[in-house]
Amino acid sequence: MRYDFIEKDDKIIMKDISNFEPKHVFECGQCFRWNRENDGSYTGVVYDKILNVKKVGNDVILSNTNKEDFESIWYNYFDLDRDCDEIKAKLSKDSILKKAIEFGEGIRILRQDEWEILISFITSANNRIPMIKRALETLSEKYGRFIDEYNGKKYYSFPKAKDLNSLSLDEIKKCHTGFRGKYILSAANIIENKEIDIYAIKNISTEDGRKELLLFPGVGPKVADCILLFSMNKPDAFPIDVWVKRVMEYFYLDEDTNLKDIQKYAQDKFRELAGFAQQYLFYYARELGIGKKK
DNA sequence: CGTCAGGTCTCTA
DNA sequence: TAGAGACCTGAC
Repeated sequence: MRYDFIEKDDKIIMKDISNFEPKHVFECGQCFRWNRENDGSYTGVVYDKILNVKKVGNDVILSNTNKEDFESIWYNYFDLDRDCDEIKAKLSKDSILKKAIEFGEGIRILRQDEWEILISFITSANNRIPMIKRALETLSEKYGRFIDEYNGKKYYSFPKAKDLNSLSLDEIKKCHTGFRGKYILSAANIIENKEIDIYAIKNISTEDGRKELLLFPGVGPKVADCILLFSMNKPDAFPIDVWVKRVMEYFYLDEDTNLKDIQKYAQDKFRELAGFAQQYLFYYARELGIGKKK
């Protein structure tokens, strides 16, 4: 294990940890079900577990958990085996990324559930982050499973494909999903009918995985790359949303470069680390409003 | 009241 | 193969 930890009460304390900044991890655009608390910590639901993550000095404290879950779930979920120093060193050779990395120090790419990420990023298309979060929370409250109450709030697991499969389109649209409702429903149908095994895609190449994901209605190149990067451990995927487009054009390319050319440029430049570069650039661009017209 | 948001789909040339 | 429009919805 790359990180030492101690167990105390219902907490796991990772001492003197580097490359783990909760704000940057949970607000770099990869997840929607982690929320900031008044004390600056973050609480989220993963599978059927509720976890709170807080940084205190140089320690990261995971609350409402235990050693068994840390070893079987959280160590993998937070990708704690990753050598972030090596990635940062390689990417820092580029002067722009060097700045983005300093700015987003401690970003980690989570290893999230494939199905949940598929639905989450289908919901993200032409949408706003607060609305995406609301839609996913409503789906969970209505069709997920009640887990527990934690610090006065109720938490629900994300619904499974079989939970959504039998619903009507109207029921899904009542969860604030809008025109994406039909895509969510058909994704549930495709998974339940075993037309596509979403959990097998991580075992094939990034390129083949992308092709497979594009078979889902509502999944285009950007959403497919998000799924590959955020749930299938494919760090060479490079999702291009409006922010990444802006930041790439601002620093590296001409204005109005088409998406395919940006994609090619990024893959050639960042290669197997493109996804990590994307996360740093995205966070940098969005927090500073780089390239935003106005 | 228009505008627009972490894109994708559909239709046209 | 590329480019323009439409698209749920609700905050501003």
